[in-house]
Amino acid sequence: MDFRLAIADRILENIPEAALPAAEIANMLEIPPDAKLGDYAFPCFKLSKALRKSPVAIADRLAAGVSAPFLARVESVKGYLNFFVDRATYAREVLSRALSEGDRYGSDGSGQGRCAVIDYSSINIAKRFHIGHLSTTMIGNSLYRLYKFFGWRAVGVNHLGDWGTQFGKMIAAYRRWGDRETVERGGVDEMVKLYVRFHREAEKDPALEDEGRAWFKRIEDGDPEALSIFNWFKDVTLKDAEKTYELLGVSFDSYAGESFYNDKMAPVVEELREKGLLKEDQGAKIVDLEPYGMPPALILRSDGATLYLTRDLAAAKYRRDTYDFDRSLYVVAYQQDLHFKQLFKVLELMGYEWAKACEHVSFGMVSFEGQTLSTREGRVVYLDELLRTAVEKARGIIEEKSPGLEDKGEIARQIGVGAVVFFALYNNRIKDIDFWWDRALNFDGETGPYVMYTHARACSVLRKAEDAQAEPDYGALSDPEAQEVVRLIEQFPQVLKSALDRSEPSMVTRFSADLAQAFNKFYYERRILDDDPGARAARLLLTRASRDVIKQALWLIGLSAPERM
RNA sequence: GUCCCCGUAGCUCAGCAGGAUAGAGCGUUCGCCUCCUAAGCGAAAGGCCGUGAGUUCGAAUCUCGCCGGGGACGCCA
Repeated sequence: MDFRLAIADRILENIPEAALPAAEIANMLEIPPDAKLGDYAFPCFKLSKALRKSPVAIADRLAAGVSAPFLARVESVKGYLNFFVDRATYAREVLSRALSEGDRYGSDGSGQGRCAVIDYSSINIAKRFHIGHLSTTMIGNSLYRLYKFFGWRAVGVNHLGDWGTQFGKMIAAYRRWGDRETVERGGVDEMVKLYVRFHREAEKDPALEDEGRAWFKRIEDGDPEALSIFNWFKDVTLKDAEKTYELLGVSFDSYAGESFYNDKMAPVVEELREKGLLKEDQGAKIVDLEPYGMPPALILRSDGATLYLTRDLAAAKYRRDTYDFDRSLYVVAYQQDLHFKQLFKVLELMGYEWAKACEHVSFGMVSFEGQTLSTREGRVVYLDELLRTAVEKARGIIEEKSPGLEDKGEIARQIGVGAVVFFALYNNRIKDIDFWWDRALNFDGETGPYVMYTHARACSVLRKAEDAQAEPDYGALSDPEAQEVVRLIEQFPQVLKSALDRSEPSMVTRFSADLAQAFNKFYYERRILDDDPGARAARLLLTRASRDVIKQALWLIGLSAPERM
């Protein structure tokens, strides 16, 4: 039963002259700021003008006329019509729906037959994974899961940063000072060392730079030796990254990165030329975006080389041709707002209808204790270090609080990683994140461990309950604490829909914390394993639904919830 | 210089297709484990929602100006 629509019907029965579809009235309904005011409210101001009546008069008239079995009462208050849904009915309806839909509860399946390509994480070869990569990786991962949950075919793309002169330098450095075994063993760390050494030595010996350039040229020309080393660097980097991705529960369907598009740019440039979009300016080839209030889009350098935008045009086209997407997302920091605006505009000018399906999911920058990240100055926190520290902390707390727990290592892993990921997805993505160890490693209050703890608590109660055969007495869920939990469970589908529409995983994170908080209050105030069989059965249903929804919400932001902790 | 984003409690932030007394966590102070996991629950304290106008029955929410912070503005990605 859809309470909003049912209420809208009752409103329309009493003011047919409003002549509006029920769905529209349903949309006007609000949730009062305080549960004491009611479960739903209809602000009569909205109809005041059309009906030429005062809001108070409309509310009064409706209050006198509206009634329904599922409504406990209806009140007119200062122009608002407040609806109090019969508590037992409300609980029964919401819980029946949530429990019968099971692990599909929250999804409307609206993505069936549609495809979303999501570009996220997009790491650089031969660089270490640090906290600056957490946002794109986890926001992208969450969107990937959300899209799949709504029935979309989702394609996760790790657009590798695997092109540029720095790789020529790396090869030069490797050939001079490196050896295969050390790099195999040390992974990315060793490659970074080689790179750093290259720059140090190049200051004394400028000839090194030429050597680096020469090696890059050999990569470009497809020289077997250069390519073999280059591809090996990629393998080593990905093998390293894979460990972190596995810990984070992140996966991809494609690793087609920058180098993949090397042979796909010339046709795009040709197409731009044919469509009359390419202009020569100061020796370079550009697409003029002046009429759209943007700086020109640089397609070719004056020396004929391609640029970032050229590559992204080729990638956009390739993704469209390959996946036939209905939506294409780029989870990239806001520094590149202009770049993506230009990219989408050029695609539009090329006549691609699907340019509208492209979206830049931008997010804020990460700083470290008030300063910008700097690998060189050591102002950086590597992801594996952060995750390891978090897991160790979780392990310590487990040893202290639940020394008898089985599988402590795995549970510590879930909690530690969960704390970090939850922290990364807690705020609106546009907010900058200033990283402080104690904040990221906080396990109290609205944190990942808190929500997980609530989940474990609910699991614990359900384990202790014998399968109650009694008929649930939904009246036992009439108290404010239980009602608040029911209300949140009812809102879950809407929250997910908004999170998807706005590409905003933090809405799910917040929701999980809200539900956990409501459940904890309920847990504290009401005895779930009550002596009364009817009350006990009803509270157990509420507990099960809460546990399931919390678990689902956490899953959607990339976390797994332990059953004991 | 131009354009974009942000500005809500000591700190970190929710709320922003306008609605009823502005919420949460952290931190501070004080309570609660003979009862389902105290990684919990409760209470106190803490706000002219940057600022000035405008639109509206109604503005933290929309528009414009100003101030403060961040970012981007052709041959890097």
